[in-house]
Amino acid sequence: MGKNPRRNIETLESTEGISKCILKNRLINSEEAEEIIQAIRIENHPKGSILLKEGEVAKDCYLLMKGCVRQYFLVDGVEKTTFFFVEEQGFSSFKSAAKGIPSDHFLECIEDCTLAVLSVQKELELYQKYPNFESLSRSGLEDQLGDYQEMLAKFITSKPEDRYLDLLENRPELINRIPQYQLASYLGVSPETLSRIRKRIFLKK
Amino acid sequence: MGKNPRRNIETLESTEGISKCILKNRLINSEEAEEIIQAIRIENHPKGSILLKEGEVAKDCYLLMKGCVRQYFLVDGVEKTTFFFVEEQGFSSFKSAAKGIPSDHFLECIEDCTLAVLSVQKELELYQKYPNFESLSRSGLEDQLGDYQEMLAKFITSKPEDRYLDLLENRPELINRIPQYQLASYLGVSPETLSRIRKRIFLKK
DNA sequence: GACTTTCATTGACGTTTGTCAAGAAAGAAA
DNA sequence: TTTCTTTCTTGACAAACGTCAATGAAAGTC
Repeated sequence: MGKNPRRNIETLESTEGISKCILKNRLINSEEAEEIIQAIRIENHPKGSILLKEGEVAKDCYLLMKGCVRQYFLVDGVEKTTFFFVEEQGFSSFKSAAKGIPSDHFLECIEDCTLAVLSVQKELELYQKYPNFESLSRSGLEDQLGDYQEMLAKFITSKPEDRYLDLLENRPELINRIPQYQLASYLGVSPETLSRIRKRIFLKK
Repeated sequence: MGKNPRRNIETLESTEGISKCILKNRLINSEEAEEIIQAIRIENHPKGSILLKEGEVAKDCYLLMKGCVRQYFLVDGVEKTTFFFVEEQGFSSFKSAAKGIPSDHFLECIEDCTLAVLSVQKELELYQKYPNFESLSRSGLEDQLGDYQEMLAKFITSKPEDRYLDLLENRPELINRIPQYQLASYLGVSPETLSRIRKRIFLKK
């Protein structure tokens, strides 16, 4: 737990990946993409390392290229998982990064991760220089906001068992990748309850 | 229910309000603000009117100047409230508006409302013309995303009673403005349970 | 004022969940 | 393999929640 990240020596393949990802969007031409890629650093973090601690100010935003990152809160000494980021997802601790305030949560790599990292400062510079890049970002933010609206709505309107079934249907890969006690926390129930929910579902079939 | 919106004849005061709101941000100069305000229409909607129905494609984004708007889903014939927007909040059904897909929820004015309305199409034009306006929007989206991250996290990590206490502390105005059965739905419990939670809290004091 | 409608409260009862504790299963390390 | 650690499962019991039904209170309508 909490080992230091090792810088990747062979970043070529990764850089190619992110280049493709950025160029997919037609707003960005190859010249602009070039400078954006220059600003991005590729980092490899082993399983168990912490990207951001509670109390720290977030300085970077991430694009996850390989692995899985968990967002969690520490409430009365208990870890409460609130999100899992997986491949091709971009994320940042917006509240902390945008306002420069300490983060209220942790970001942990729960698998060996390869991340494209862009500093918030550099990001703002690129926005100034390339309005198209800001358009790309705004559009992405709108998508993410739509996702969050949907997730919050689902969480409010459904029961734990429904949420697990929803997970089975919409993000089945998570169920095999992630320890059950973390999934339970993410569903808002205790590990024991998730175990019983799984049993109930199994018996119904 | 569902009456047509009446156009406000006296929009002067409202327009002044939104002008101030936009100019507060230093990125926008008065010339830019002028054109943005031109594109905005002020609408008055009486209590009970529906801004957006399930199945419709959202074409507008809103800035709420007076009143309260409720977002809800219809699940098995039951209304499930997922959000309340109040004064000075900007909002849109992002998923529907950004992707042009039918909305999965309703937006209802639960009080007489005054709204600044901007069409998504016009919004995109203004972004093209004024990168600063897009910056303003991106920044606002980041704030909102931060809020949603926080709300989702709170919902996952807390119990209904905690959520009600949280509401009492952070949004006390909602409790007096909003019917209890809608609040209950928003907290993810039945009206009966909210009634009992209130009783429990009252007895503890 | 009398009536209707809507909303909030309360009781009863079955279901679900949290917690504590014990044991089984699966992985990791020696 | 054996040992150790972590994770998952199961049981028991109390607390919380959902549902159904009845009662009260408040607001709107005629």
